[in-house]
This record gives sequence, C-alpha cells and structure tokens, in this order.
Amino acid sequence: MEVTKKSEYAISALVELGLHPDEYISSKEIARRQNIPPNFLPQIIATLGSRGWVEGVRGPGGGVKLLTPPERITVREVVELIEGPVAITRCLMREGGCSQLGRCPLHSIWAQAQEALLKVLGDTTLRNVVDSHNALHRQANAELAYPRAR
Amino acid sequence: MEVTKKSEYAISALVELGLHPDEYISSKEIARRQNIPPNFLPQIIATLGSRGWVEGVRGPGGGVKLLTPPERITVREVVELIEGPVAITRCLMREGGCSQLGRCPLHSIWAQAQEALLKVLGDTTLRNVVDSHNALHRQANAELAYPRAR
DNA sequence: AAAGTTTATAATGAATATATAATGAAAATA
DNA sequence: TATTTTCATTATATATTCATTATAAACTTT
Repeated sequence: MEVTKKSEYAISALVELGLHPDEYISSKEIARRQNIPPNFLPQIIATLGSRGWVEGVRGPGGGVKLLTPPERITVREVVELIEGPVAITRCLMREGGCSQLGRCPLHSIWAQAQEALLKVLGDTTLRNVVDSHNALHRQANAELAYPRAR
Repeated sequence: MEVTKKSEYAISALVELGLHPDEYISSKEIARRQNIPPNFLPQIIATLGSRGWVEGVRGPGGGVKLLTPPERITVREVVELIEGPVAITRCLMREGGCSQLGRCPLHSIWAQAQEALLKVLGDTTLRNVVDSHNALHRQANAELAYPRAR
C-alpha cells in the first residue's frame, strides 16, 4: 500500500549498483554491503530486472549490473514498481476503496496529499541519492582522517 | 503508522457533528449515517474526547457534540491524534527505524515527502471538509430534482 | 558435470489493522 | 429506586499485510 522496507531495500540495492557502474555484483554481496536480508533481495532484484533497470547473469562470476543510468530512474518509479500503485488511503485504491464511490469529501484531500508526496519522490533521481550517499561517506571518511576536537 | 481507516472514520464522525452544530447525536446514529462500524466508533470518539474536541453525554437524550469550531481542527491534527506521529517509512520512526542511524541517504527524501504530505493535511480544516460535503450533497440533490438529459 | 548464481514461487511467522464483544459507569426518566 | 439509554473502557477475535526464510528451477561458467 505504501512505502515499505521492500522499497527501501530496492533503492539501496540500486544505489549500490550505481556506485559501481558496469560491474557485476552478486546479490549476496549487495545484501551484505547494504545491510539487506540476503534471502529477501533476490525477489527484489527480479522485480527490478522485469522493469529492465538491471541485468542478472547467473553462474560463477555472475551477478547483477545496472543497465539504466541513475539519472533516468526516480525514487517514485522505484516505489511504484515495488509497491504497485501507491495509495495513502483505502479511499484512493481501486474498486470499493472509497465508501462513497469517489464522492466522499475526503477524496480530493487524500489525492492532493498523495500527489504532494509523490511529487517529491518523482523529483528525486537515483543519481541524487547516489550523490548524497557519496557526500555522506566523504564526510565520514574526512571525520576519521581529521577528527574534530570534542 | 500512517493513514488508516480509523482516521477516516474519525474525520467522518467529526464531519457529521460539524454538519449539526450544538446537537447531541448518539454514536450509533453517527455510525449509521457515516457508514462506520458501530462498535468501532466509541473507541474513536473517546480519543477525540480526550483531545477535547467532542463532549459525550450519557443517558437518554445524550450523545456526542462538537466542542471545537470546525475551522480550528485540521485534518493533520486528527490523523496525528488517531495514528500517533505519522511516519511514511520505518526510517522516520523513533529509535532503530533507520538502518544507518539517520545517516542513510534516503532519510532526507522521506522527510521531505512526508512534510509535503502533512502540509496538505495541515492546510485543510474540518470546515473545508464539511463545506465540500455540503457541496457534494447539494449537487446530488439538485441532480435528483432536475436531472440532466442523458 | 559441478558449482555458483540468478529467477521464481511457496511457506511461514510476526506484526498490524480492523472489528466485535463484554463490561462498567453515568445520566435521565418513570 | 429501577430501568433505560448512552458513553467509556477493555478484552478478544479475525483478517490482512509485512518481512523473511525456504525451496525449486533455470542458467553460465569452469
């Protein structure tokens, strides 16, 4: 229905792949680096593969590789792929979700709120996430090298 | 964790009360009119009462009444009262929600998205919802009286 | 052929959401 | 005072979803 861990894992996996372009990484290794349950990740990767974003090669030396440039994938797209159509309330879901068949007075408010949410996610590309991941790491490494006084 | 039916029921109940100012309506009657599970509503009303928005009077002729003007209650407040602090992802929840202790690159994106969502809900008062409820009803009634040709 | 790996599906346990039921307490009326 | 009506509170049951593990199958390389 909305943003579950599964989506976070998917994004984390894509980020890891984005950090190492054109490299095949086994799902087990991705799971280790990104702290994702190793048995859970394969299903997620399969979904990403069905969308054409990643390619998996089986067998020894195989692994997963990013096919699509990170700037062409938005967080919104990932979430919607993993969760299915996002709906912050039952009211916005298919069929009998809305008690009054789309005429309930809350309908438009939920829709507006959801659109605001999705807009933020849609304006954020995987590239942005990869970059801020890098920034965080640089910062952490600098801190290690030159710790500030406390 | 986020917007469940419970919140919708709460808002619906408040709307019903807002439609009939200064009138005591039994929870059973509210449930009937707004299509809310009748046994579920009392718990919800109790929560609304603890916040001081409604008053319940027991005994024959008793019922529930709105104490606070609808323009002074926002949808956001209702949702947060019913659901507790809203968090669209585990990452934004208390304590160990974020896998990387608040430093994960997704953190700020979730936060932005959530803030966008909450802003819409915070900008909508119960008055707005009551009004659009009225508008919908007027429209439906006009349609009944003077049906358009099809 | 053997080992490692992805892909796909199924099964399970845990948590949460939803709802019902039971009980208790207060107020009004007869 | 007894009875009815109603809110308030708590306990219980059910259903759904989430998260994970487990299993099986297909594929690739060595």
